[in-house]
Amino acid sequence: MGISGLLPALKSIQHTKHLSEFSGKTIAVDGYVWLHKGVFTCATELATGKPTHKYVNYAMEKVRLLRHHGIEPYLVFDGGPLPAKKGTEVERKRKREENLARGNLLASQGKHAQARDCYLKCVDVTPQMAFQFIKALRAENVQYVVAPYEADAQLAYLERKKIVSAVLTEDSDLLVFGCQNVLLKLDSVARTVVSISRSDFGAVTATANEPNSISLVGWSDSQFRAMAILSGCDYLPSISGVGLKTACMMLRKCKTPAAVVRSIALEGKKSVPKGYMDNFRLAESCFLYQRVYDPSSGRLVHLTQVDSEQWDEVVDAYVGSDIDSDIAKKIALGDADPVTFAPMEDINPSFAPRSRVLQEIPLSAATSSSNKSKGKGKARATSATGGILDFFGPNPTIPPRSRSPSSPSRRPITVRPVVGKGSGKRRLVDAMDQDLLVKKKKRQQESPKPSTPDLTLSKFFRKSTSSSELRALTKSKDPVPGPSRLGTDKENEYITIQDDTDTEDVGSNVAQGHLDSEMDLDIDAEESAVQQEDGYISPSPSRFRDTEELSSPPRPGSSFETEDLYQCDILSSPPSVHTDNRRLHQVPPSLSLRTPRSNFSADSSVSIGSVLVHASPEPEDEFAEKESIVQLDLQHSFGDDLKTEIDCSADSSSTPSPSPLTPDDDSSMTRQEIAAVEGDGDLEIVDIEAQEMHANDMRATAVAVGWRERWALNPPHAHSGKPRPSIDSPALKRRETNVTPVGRHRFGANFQVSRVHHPPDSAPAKLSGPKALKGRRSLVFLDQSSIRRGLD
DNA sequence: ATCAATCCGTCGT
DNA sequence: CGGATTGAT
Repeated sequence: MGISGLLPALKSIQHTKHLSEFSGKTIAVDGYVWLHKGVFTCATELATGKPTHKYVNYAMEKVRLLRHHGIEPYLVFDGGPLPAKKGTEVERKRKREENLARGNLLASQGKHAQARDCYLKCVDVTPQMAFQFIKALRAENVQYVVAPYEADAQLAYLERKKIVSAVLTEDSDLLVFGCQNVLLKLDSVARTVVSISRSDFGAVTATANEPNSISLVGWSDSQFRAMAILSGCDYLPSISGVGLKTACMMLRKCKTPAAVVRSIALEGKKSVPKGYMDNFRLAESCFLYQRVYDPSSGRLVHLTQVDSEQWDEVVDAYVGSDIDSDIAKKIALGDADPVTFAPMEDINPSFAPRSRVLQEIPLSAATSSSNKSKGKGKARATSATGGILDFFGPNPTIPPRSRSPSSPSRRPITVRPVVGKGSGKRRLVDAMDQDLLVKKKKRQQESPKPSTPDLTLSKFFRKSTSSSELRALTKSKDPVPGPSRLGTDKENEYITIQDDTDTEDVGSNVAQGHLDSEMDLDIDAEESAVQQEDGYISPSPSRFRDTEELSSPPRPGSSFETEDLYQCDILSSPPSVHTDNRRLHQVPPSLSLRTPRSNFSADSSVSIGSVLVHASPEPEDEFAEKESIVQLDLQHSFGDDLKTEIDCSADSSSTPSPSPLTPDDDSSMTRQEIAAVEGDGDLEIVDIEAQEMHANDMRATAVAVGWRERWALNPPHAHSGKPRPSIDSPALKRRETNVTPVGRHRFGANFQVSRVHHPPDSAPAKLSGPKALKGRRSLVFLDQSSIRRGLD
């Protein structure tokens, strides 16, 4: 939910800015946002288990859009569940399953349109899907990191460390995390974002007529944060009846949150949950000290330095427990599941975005031209460059020698290509695209079966394909495969299409050169004139420029050596590199090469087609089997993993006694925590609805305790002596990730299309508390293969 | 007037 | 997720 009402309240300091204004800057992006939206492009495929990577394409388009405008994106993904977020996913999950079932029913009736609507409501983003995105990011040398816990905290950290200069997200929480520059609402057509700067807070004043208006003049970060928490945040529901406005006003009066709460309690009109202030402090700790991944040291650190005082184990666990550096790195790279710590599963091995490394070679010539253009960038470009250098500067860990590629390559970005999109350029681009399209079609006619693996081998010189070109190609192919061939064809086509363009290299390069010069002209000439018409041009052309040198670097040799071109990982990260770690945030090396994941790649290389087979559901008894399995899962989850969640979500109303939920073992920890949480010395509130208070209290306690038990006291990696495989209850976690508080789960490729009815909701129903916070993700599909495995 | 709960769109054609 | 709307207090 973020902080509801905050964004409207900050309307007066929201400025719409053109992307070009951020040229030369590195901007951290909440990857979840794009993935989630991208899911809308292929909800049906996802829901029916058809392999797809359209959502990746969508997200990559955004990446290229930013790069087109000289912005270097730095993608950040959500990691594991934070105890503080007691998302009762149960309710949501139930709805998803419902929608899935309905969708399947409608689909079986031929009502595909309606079915899709249902599918839309039941799809969610999983870490495995994020990994697909990551594969593409690697291929294009885009920086990224998977947060150990919440992306929001990680985003804030990157900005705090000056690794990025702004954060692009959709969540108002970032401001509470202390971000200085938050960007919202990326408009791909207008090429604008809405910017909110912390420095403008002082300009937020209460105006009489505005519906939501608050005054932030003279407020410190701490006060602002207090207001946000009091008004209700993801970590702590607000005192009922208290919203942003009252929180703001009371805080202005009382100065400190404790005083506010005391005041509210004394007033007696609103009921203050027992232990609210303690929970308040925990929530505050999450905003201040949540653990994040530090790319330079390869370890987890606190968002801000903790002060030794007032720091105890409760808080420590609440803000996310520490994770062994080795695992933390793997998680950060996307090679380990942030929830289970198990090696990341590649749910779509056939999707192997090509590395740009290959392309760069031919581009070397182009580099010079781009450099030239850079020169043209002039003063502005210079400053931009400074920004970039800034970015790279602070990172000491970057081995000077290793991938010089990225930094130098990025420099060209400073050209500020973007702005100008003179008609000339546009025409040129269009012409090029058309040309390519024509050729492509021709080629297709010549060789209608591009999907054969052989073709994919010929990708060497493929010039980067413009997105528009890609689109065109995609379109052209659409007619080809019917529903019968499903995803695989597309997957293959993705690859082959690019290959098809290979022959275009020369032409493309040439065109590129023209483009560059055109761009320069545009830049010089009409910077302001621009905007929209260009909006329809694919950003990719510029991307060439941006990425070309970019990628050019490393060891071309190695990439060519690799015989298996399908393995993008190999391509994107030269095997010879063992210097990876430091470079994490730069060009994530793929550990995958040596990790278990290689299995998958092997598969893919064997045959792309086989993947399809893989995906196809087995007809037989899957039905019965599945149902029983589902039940099994739920039982397990609720009985086990869900325990913590149950506790939290739980019943603010029902269970008055704490015991049932909290792990029975009264570890000293448990006691401690309970005591800590319950000890609300400062507010001696009247005995208001003791029940409710108790319930809330219980919930919070349970969260802390349960979480601590699972993640802090017995962190999965604790068992790392051995293979860090799946923790305690491997099977369970593997397939039922929705068990986790945040609701991560495994994405299943095999979803049977026939009707499915959701599992008995006996347990779940009870669990869902009335005040369930909306979790972010939940399990939607059942992965038959996983389930099967689990049974085994 | 303020807050809380609900529904809706997000893509792309 | 934010946003808009409606309903309850």
